[in-house]
Amino acid sequence: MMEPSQILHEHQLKRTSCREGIIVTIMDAGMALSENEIREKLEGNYDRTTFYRAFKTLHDHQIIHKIVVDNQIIKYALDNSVTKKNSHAHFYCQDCNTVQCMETVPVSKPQLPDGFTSSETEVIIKGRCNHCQNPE
Amino acid sequence: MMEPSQILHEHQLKRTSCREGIIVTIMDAGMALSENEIREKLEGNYDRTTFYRAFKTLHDHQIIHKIVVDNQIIKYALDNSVTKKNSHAHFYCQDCNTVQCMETVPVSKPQLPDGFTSSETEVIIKGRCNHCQNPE
DNA sequence: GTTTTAAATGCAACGAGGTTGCAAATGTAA
DNA sequence: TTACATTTGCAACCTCGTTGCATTTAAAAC
Repeated sequence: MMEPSQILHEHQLKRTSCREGIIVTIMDAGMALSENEIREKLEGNYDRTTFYRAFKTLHDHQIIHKIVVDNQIIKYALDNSVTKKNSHAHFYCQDCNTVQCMETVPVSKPQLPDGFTSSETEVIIKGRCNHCQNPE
Repeated sequence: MMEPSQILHEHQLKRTSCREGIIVTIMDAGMALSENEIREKLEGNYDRTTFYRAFKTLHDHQIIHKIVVDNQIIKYALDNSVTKKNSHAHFYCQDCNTVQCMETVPVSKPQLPDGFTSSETEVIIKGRCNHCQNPE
């Protein structure tokens, strides 16, 4: 995986601690995180505005990918262009509230009726993950 | 398709003009609508609160289904239990900003790694619909 | 290392979107 | 028609995200 500073440099973005912190936090987590989860894990305290702007910048440059499970549940992961992964489904666990990439569930271009063209397909699978399987 | 009043009765919900109006509006439109689109089409003017509560009630009772394209784009359609349709993908047109059901694109239960179980899968296809195909 | 400059930050203020409590109005069953 | 639980509309409130602006900072030029 690329270094955060290198990612920012390639997109001609300044290397700021907020941006780097967001990228590092997502990398370390290994799963998609919500904005609040990222803020909690970041040491430094940033203004809400700074956070939103950093998110927007990273998202606009397709460094992070927004996964909208529900309008209340929005998670961020590194974009496929950074991770070099293929297009895949995302799994949302309704028990532990986590989102993870399902690389074994590829997403292919759908067969659409005449006249329709697609640029992107999002697949969200909701259920219970392997860690939450045997509830008491 | 069932009558709105019958739908409400079956769910033991009172038949109010706001609830009936929402259901009728979605039925007539033939495609998923946003809250604002529904409000505009409804004749009577309801308080914001009433609207939100009616939505929540209908959604809780699985009469309407929420399609979250993005956190900014949320549309509502009648649930499959009302329309008797099978599970299918939804198509979002990035040009005309509409959402329609893709009944020719069925959604089947995905093959997941050991230990994972799914209860629901959402497929959102983003692209350009048949009416927006030849832009000038 | 110093200077310079465009970009990013933090703060205050604002607006949209959604929720809660409560009194008044309404649907429905007796 | 009556009675009662539910729904409605209003006011107040909170959270979330944005904007303008002065200050600070990253990084390129010297």
